[in-house]
Amino acid sequence: METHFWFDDSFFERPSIEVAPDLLGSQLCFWDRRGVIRKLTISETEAYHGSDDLASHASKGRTLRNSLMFGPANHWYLYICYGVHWMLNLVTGPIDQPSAVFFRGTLEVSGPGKLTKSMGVNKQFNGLMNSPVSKLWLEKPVAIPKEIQRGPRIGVDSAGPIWSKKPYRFWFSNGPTLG
DNA sequence: CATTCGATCGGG
DNA sequence: CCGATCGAATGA
Repeated sequence: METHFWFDDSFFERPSIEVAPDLLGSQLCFWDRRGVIRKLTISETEAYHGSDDLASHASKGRTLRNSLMFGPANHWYLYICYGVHWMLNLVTGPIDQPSAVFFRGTLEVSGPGKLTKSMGVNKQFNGLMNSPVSKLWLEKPVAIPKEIQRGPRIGVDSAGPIWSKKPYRFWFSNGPTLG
């Protein structure tokens, strides 16, 4: 009988490049507007590696917005993009070594902006722990996906030729979920 | 302060 | 291809 539905903190204290593919197939859980628990199956993630990663908010050092990335792993990092869309990330790695996994899509909802909108997730979750107490949490996969694909991250051309092409996006073999 | 710029999306 | 839309970052 499997009783360990939740990940240990140590799972997220690893490099985001390891955590991002390992989260594929796991359940993104939240309470909807009516207080009903919903679970979405994560199908696409991206890894933002560290201060060296020019595509990461952390590459320019600590700021008000990105300070959570420098904190302990296993906390949500939310920020708004293009003035409209909330982007959902989970902090990974050790303290003072900023990295995160970005949630790009689930089997049910494709696209990072549509994902948070459908979940009703926004800034109010910024800095909260990945825990049922926060009403936003991850649970281990029911079935681990077999063929994981990887390729360049989306929308990071400004990171330059090296970092924009790093294969830090991961998805199921049944296809990437592009917005 | 003033200006620029997005880890996007939906509509032509 | 392009405009929406606004908080945060950057620079004067």
